[in-house]
Amino acid sequence: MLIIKPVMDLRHLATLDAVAAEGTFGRAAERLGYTQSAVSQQVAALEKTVGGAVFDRPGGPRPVRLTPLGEVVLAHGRELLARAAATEDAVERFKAGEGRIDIGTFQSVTNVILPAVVRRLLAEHPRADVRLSEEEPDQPGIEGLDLLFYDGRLDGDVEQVKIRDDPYRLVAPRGRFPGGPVPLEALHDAQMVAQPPICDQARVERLYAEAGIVPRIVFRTSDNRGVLSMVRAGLGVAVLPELALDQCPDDLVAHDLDPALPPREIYLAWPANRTLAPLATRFIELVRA
Amino acid sequence: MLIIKPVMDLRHLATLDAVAAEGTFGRAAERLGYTQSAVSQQVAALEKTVGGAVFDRPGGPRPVRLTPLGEVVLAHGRELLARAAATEDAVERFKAGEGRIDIGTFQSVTNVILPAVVRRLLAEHPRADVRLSEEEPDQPGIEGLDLLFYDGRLDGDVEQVKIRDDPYRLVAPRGRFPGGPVPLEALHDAQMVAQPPICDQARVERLYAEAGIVPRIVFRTSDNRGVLSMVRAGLGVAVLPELALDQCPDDLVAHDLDPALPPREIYLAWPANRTLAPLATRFIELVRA
DNA sequence: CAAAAGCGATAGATTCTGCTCATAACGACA
DNA sequence: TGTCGTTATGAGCAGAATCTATCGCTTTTG
Repeated sequence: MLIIKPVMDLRHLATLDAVAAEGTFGRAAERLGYTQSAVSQQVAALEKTVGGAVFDRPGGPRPVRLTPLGEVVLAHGRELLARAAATEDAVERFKAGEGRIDIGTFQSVTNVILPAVVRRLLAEHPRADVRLSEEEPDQPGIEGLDLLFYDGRLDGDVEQVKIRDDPYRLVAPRGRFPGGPVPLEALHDAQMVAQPPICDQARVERLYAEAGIVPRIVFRTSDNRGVLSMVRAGLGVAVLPELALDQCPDDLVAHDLDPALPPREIYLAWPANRTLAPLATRFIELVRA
Repeated sequence: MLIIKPVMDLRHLATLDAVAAEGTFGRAAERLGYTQSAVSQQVAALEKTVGGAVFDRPGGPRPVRLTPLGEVVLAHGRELLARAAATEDAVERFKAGEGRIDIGTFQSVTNVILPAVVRRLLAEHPRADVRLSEEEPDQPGIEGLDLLFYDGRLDGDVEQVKIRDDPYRLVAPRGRFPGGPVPLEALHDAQMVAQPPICDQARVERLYAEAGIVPRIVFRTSDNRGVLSMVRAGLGVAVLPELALDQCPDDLVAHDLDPALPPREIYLAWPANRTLAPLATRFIELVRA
């Protein structure tokens, strides 16, 4: 694309429209809040840019009439004006909260935190287009997203706030660990079901190692309900953050650990140094509240 | 439609587009033939009209980036710019002769004069849309027409030029009037076929009356070929303008009258005090040539 | 036939806009 | 900490846009 030079002035076209509708420069001026002189000059300017008269001026008290050229210009001009109005409308609606917002998330957040937040956001902005994506690649990219939930801090050009601490609990079949908190050492050599060693699970396993605990992880799945089902089936016990216990069956019990593991930290992140869409700003406010 | 106030400036949108494409104000300025300062001010002005930033300026040597609002504005802005370009294009094409031209005409002109003229006009302006209408209401109106052929002067706010004189001739079966010109008195009490008494036919019949000639008109049709067919069939003779004899069968002969009738005058008329479309102007030139 | 009314065009004065030039401010990077 | 590559800003100026007032034209009216 090279040099573009739009000499058309939308105000001239609006004046053209008004004059065509009113019939005289004076009445058009009144409608537009101008002087007759201004309208006359605007029309003259427009005629200069299109290179020909757009009105015939019969003189006397008779109304002006569009020339054929004027009709061509007016027809296109109306299109332009409508399009310009649509643009301003779109801007207004955007600022009022209409528009799309892409949010990266993961299971626990989707099931526990998001429902209330999204419901309130949609109540405020019924025309908002909220899109969740739960793909959790190894590289948690914020590219293409407005907001990203993540269990842990993110590096790079992001701003982030901690949403909440999510304490880890030991999930086991009812009766397996009667009484209070379960000592952490009980996990040593225990058969366990767990999530894949990415994200915060990796940190947890590092903590095990530092404490000299070596569990026997017999099954991994990234699906929280799958983990619980395996525990229920007796494959082993599991250490899951509390938010993942949303749909914990009755025959499983969540125990505190002693000492407790440092909780998983859930952050909400967004690209730094970038203006956020109004929807994103509001979403952050809602999440923090 | 009430007050419209298009504050959008197309040049600002073009600048927005250029900056978005180039990445920096300076390069955009170079492309547009402005100064970096001018681009900065234009962007600032645009941001004022839309009520928010359209670019994030990271500072340093990194390129600016569109904000979500900027993307909204740019998307609509491109539409506007394309539409504006289309408008200018349409104006150019109109002035180059593209467009529609409505011409009122009648049989003789359609068959004899128009073919050559229209052919030449279309040769010059291949995309022209020439439309003929042959309706000949009692009130020959020029409303809705760019040009009107008429046999006689028109009253009202029209300009007109005489295209040609069209002499009247007596058409009769071969052998009916041997020798030279036929005396006008021969029409007295003669069986005749004629056009309906409108337009110039009315004038002709007034001339008969003034000369004391009372023909017996036994058949009228507005179709010239119909008139000739009737003459050929022996219903009578006919007095027709020469242009109407375009498709005169061989077994009919056209005779001069003595004294000759004042010829029919064919005019080309168009609305006075109105700017004509370029096509109409050219058409008039072609007809006069 | 002259006066009045309605209309657009134009001139002059004034205010605003938009540009350029020069320079400041700022972040990144060495 | 300077230098580079940006954008932002201030001053000055030229031109554009507007207003007021008036002119000239055409039709209508008396």
